[in-house]
Amino acid sequence: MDDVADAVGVSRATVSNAYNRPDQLSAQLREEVLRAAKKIGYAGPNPTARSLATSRTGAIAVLLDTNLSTAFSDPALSVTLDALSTVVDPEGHALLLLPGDGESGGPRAERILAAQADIAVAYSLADGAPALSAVRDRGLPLVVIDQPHIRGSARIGVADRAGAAAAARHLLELGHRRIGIFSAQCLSAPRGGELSAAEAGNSRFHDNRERMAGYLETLAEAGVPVTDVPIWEASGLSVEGALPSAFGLLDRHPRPTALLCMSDLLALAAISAARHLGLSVPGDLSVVGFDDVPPARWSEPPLTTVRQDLAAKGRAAGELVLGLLRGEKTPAPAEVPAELVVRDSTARA
Amino acid sequence: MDDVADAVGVSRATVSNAYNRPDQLSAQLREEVLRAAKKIGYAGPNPTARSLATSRTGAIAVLLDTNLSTAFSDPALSVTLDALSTVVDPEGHALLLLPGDGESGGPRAERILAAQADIAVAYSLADGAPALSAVRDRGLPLVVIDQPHIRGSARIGVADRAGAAAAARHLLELGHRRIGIFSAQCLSAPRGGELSAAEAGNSRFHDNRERMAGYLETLAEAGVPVTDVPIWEASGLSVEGALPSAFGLLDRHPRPTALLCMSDLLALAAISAARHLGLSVPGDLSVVGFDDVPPARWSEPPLTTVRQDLAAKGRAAGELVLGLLRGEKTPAPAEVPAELVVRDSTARA
DNA sequence: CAGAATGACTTAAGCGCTTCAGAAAGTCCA
DNA sequence: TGGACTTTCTGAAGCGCTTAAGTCATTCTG
Repeated sequence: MDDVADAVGVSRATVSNAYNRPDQLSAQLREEVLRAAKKIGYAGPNPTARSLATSRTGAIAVLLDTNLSTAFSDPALSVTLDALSTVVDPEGHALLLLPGDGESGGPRAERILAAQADIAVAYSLADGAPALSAVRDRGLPLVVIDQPHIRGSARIGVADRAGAAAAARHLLELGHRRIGIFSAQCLSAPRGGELSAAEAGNSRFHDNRERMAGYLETLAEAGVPVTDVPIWEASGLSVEGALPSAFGLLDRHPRPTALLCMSDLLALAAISAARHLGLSVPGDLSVVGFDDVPPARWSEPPLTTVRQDLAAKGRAAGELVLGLLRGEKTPAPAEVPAELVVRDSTARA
Repeated sequence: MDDVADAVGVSRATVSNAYNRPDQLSAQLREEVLRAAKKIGYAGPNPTARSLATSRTGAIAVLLDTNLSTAFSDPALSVTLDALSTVVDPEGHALLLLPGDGESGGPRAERILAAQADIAVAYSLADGAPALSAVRDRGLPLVVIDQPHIRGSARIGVADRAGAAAAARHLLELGHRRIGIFSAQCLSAPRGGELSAAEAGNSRFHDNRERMAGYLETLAEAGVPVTDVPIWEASGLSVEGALPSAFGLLDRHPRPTALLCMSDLLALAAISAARHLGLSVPGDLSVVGFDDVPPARWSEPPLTTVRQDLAAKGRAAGELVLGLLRGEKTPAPAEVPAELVVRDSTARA
């Protein structure tokens, strides 16, 4: 920048103004500065130095629970992050991805401490993930998505419990009584197998707990004893990882006539497993998903599921980010609704 | 940092060393410094200031062609980026996502100029995307994936042409002569419809061109006139966007008996369309994909496709990044192989 | 036509760290 | 016992920018 200034014969401040505050100098001088910069091969202010001076980095740290391919194999994340990115992009913010370390339920604390970002967005991290304390230690503003509310941070979530209850009610109304629950990864050390109700209720993931509670409460109210409800945990977040547990659920005697699945991915895996076993869906088995990701609509059969407006959730998170960055005070925790969408994967018992 | 130094009664340099070069001070003084920092509420060196002093940001800019949900709806990207991330993460590098602007075939140039990153990785951008010149202007090292080689930058690609040729040969050997090509988005202003061979050959995306050439060359050599081969472009990268064109391809008289699809996603869309039309795959229609993404194995029927080792590609890109960051000189362009995987979506004509 | 207002630049003080070249003190060995 | 090393810590010069405050002409006002 000094070189450009010298070349034009002005001060460094003027060159800076040419880039940042065009109203501070005459249009022609600005042109001259820009021309000299181009000639010299100066591509504009160094972003890091600018950040140091302005204490703005233009990046939003996105804290993930898993590695990237697992994270993005869930369309719910893609849609949410895309909506978030679309909101913040015009303001010049980019997303800095911090994948989980595979153990602590989030990225390592030191990654947070070293990340260049103005704010952190945590997406469905495990309760008490060290990454969250690191965010606080650094004094970074925080937006959490699908996690318990943390004092001092903004939160956007989903009506998980109500949605799950609606799914359970739907199956009950269709006359199902032998209902299995297909849970997402839930234990600290996921083993991918049958879970006790206690284990299932103590997942370290907030949305798991809520959905589980919604299912079990509703079933119990209808007189289906919780002890009669088999609960299996998937051993991984991908369809592949889920298949063994899906087979486990369907391999019981008596076999469940319906499955409550904590995500569409799990539901799709369940349908795939059923097909392999020669069971027809929904003839022999009804399946309900959760999320309503795009593939749910195109699956065979189209999936009955609990729809949450993922894009709205992402946009809301984006607005929260922008608000906090503007210095506005932390708004109250918010929730997007969840509603049952009945398609063709469920039928009368 | 000065406050911590004062509290302990040492110089700022010593505090810095406590964090960065523990061998430069006695273990007990280091402990004392760290304790004082904790007490004062100092979370460690400010990342931006550290970056300015070291001229290292710890971030890798990932340049994408589309928005995030489109980008990540392609498992090929997720797998590749995950592998890349897994390689660079232990070295403390995170990924900074720069989505495309929807027009120029990449992110806006100013985003590149303002991004805090040590290096850029471009993933299948359109030829001549302004983002690429911006990278050069800034003097950032560059690794390109699935793009034409750019002087001075590292490149990793796939044997697209050979893979496409193998796919075409497979169909020919099964006796197919009425073969359609289902192309990915290819025009600057994708309209999602039938393409002339000239249009198809001039895609602004390198891998499109290569795959198309591989298909057409092989068909021509076998005596199938290019003019007899219908080529349709998908209008978007998602399954939803692809369906209309899939119907278009299948709505012809005479109907193709086989489809060469430029990606597994397109192949899946084609199978879905065929099902809606009451056609059996592979009975009435053979379908070949490209990429061999995880869902290809679980589809109904499992997909015959061209496998590329996406994880290896991502890892290779990661190694290139690390090498360039270490200051090693740019290695020669490299390619991962592509090989046909025959599953159940193809059969004799 | 004096004094206020405006426009166009410059000065200089940071932003919060890293790191190299010492200085001071302690250790070793012939 | 004194010179050569080590070890441990400090001083100070940056890293490349932004921006509040200030200077100096010019242009308006009444």
